[in-house]
Amino acid sequence: MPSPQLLEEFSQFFRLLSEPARLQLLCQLKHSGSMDVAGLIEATGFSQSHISRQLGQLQRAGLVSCERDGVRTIWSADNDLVDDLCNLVQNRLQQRLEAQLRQLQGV
Amino acid sequence: MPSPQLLEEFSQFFRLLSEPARLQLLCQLKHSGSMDVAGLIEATGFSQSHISRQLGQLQRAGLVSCERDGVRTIWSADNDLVDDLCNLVQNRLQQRLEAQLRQLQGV
DNA sequence: AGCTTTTATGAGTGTATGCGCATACCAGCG
DNA sequence: CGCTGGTATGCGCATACACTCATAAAAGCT
Repeated sequence: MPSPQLLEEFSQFFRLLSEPARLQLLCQLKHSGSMDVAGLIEATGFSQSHISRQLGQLQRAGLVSCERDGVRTIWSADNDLVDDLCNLVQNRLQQRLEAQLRQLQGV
Repeated sequence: MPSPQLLEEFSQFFRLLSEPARLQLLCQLKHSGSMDVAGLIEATGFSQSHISRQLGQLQRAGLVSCERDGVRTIWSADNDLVDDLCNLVQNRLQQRLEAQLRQLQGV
């Protein structure tokens, strides 16, 4: 059994990924390599302040990092953890749907 | 890039794990194999209604299942996905702390 | 120094949801 | 049938947080 503190850490981490906006920003950065905020606004349609806040949270968790290019800030995704997590979840979702399908088809 | 629908599915799934109470119930069931609600109340200190609701959510997601034993309901965790996810996250947390430690030690 | 552009943040609002209380439902037993 | 014990659910409260608007801070340009 994980300790209560560890459970709290886990849930805080999962909470970061529980928001579609944050997940979308992460995937966009992963997909495009690195982007500035204007690009993220263009790609997602979110407001500037919203993006800034979400990126701040992801940065504090070590999922994204930024480098300044003059007045611009270039953001990039930091590691493959989120990809791995999403792949595991996707496999699970797929298995579940296949199982439901088999059941519907009567074995 | 995952589709918006898939992102929504992912975030919904992560949201399930973003609540310490649910994560604790999952880990408890994983640890103990299977338990009835009385045991979960005893182990977690949560109210009966709260536990019932959280188990309902986990069941709809296919993470736990139940079998009735007369009036009692025996719950058990359904698969290893959550364990795998937690292990990945734990490794990441550990790496981050080690990196911070090295930085603090200068080199 | 101002002016412009880009990003971060304080304040406020609305919505979602965790959580408990009370209660309804449901299965077994007298 | 009523009674008892176990589980689900309607209701309400409190809180957390996503999201926006307005504004501040920072960096470059003239």
